[in-house]
Amino acid sequence: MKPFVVTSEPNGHFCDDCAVRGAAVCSSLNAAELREFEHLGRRVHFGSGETVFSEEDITTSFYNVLEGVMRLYKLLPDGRRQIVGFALPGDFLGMNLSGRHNFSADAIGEVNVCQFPKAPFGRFIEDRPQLLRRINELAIRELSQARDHMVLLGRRSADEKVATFLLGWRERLVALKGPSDMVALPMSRQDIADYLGLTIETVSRTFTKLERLGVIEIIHGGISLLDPARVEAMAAA
Amino acid sequence: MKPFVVTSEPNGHFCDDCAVRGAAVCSSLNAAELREFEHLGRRVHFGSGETVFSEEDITTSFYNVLEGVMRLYKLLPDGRRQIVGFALPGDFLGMNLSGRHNFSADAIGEVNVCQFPKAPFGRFIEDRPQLLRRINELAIRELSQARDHMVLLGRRSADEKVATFLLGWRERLVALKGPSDMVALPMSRQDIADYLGLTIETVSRTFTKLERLGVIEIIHGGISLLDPARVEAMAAA
DNA sequence: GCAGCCGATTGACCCAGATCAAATTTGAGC
DNA sequence: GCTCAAATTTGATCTGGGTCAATCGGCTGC
Repeated sequence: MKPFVVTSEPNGHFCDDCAVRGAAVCSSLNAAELREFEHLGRRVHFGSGETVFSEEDITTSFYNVLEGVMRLYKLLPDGRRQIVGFALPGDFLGMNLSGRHNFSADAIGEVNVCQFPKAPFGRFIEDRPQLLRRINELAIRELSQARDHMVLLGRRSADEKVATFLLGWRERLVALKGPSDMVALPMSRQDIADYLGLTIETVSRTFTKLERLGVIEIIHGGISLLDPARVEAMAAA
Repeated sequence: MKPFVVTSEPNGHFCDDCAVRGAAVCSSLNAAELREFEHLGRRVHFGSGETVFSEEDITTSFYNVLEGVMRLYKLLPDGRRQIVGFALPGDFLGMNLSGRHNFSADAIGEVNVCQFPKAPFGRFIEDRPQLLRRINELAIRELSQARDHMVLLGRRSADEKVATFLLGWRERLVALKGPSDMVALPMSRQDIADYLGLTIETVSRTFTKLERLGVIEIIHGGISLLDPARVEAMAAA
């Protein structure tokens, strides 16, 4: 785990060409504030599989995902893993009350983040209620998603879980990259299983089943949604 | 569902004798602000089983639980239910982005809440970053609990779920009412099952099993923790 | 006190999804 | 292209917890 700063100008004006400027926490800042804000953070790169932070680590930074996908997860002492979410560009990570991260995060594929040391970030927020409000919005949105996911984990069948996952993931990609029936799945089957509270075998079998039904096609690095309506029907059931 | 205002003086100085003043959102307000704040809300009572708000209802109010217990849940179209949490005194309900509640809430036993109409509350927050910060803290705390619960729902066995629930619930009661090995369980077995992603039969069998092992005693309206350490061992396993 | 009801418990059986065990495919390094 | 390792798929079997079906027990109202 040896992250390195990407930009050649450590504190340069990199917000200008930041793809997530309009969507992330930054969207609450005006041009002058953004200029000041960018001096707080630095762009950092993580290679595939690298850990950005671990559960129980003291929180020293907040992170704004710029590019790539991260898995956010918790481990039980015996190694069982539950993925509590996937982070995509625009997601903001690191908020907590205890002073420690309450989940681990690692890169799925190449990831770039904007990293803000905790203390200066906290001071910056202090007199900018707009930014605090924005962060609160993000927390509330995540809370709502977390509750939806509890319903999935506690009350849905394997078929419903997989169908719901495919639709939800597609929706996030659509919001990010525009409409498409090709759904890229950068995470492994094990990641999907640990997200849905299933085993890798069940996920694999369910994918195969969906393919045999003709509603998806399994392609390299993802799936193609052949019959979104049927998948929606399976998810709702 | 016919809630009625409890206090005889609709906008009286009821914060003075409010049991949760120090713990709830209100803890972020000074005396003068509290005086102003109490004019925004009114104490409302709900009888056992009454619904405080429903999923998909337009949010018209925020709620601060004063007394009693509420179940917070989501329903699938076919009636399956997932309880996403239990609200206790000091909990703050109603935050959302969509303008609609994203879960339903009803009273388990008699409940008193402090109800704040959305618009004036929003205006009050506007120039009180302290209150916003407090609400943000509560949201982040809930988010952390939600993630813990995802781990439970997705990766723990029935025994672990029940043991974890008993310990977690006891901890909340202890924080509220002081230490005791008597754990009051005002919610039904069905509520517990829907919280843990189990059936009522499995919950019942697990309780009986714990009792036969001598680690708990099932008493009327709750359980007595005879051997907390063994229960903790079961929860961790 | 007792009839009726509702929640909780208990028992018998079943099945969705886990586990165990091979293939098979994919990909990275040479 | 070839080799090896890792990821995925597929098959066979098992089981934790669900489902179905009686009781049981404790209130409520008469």
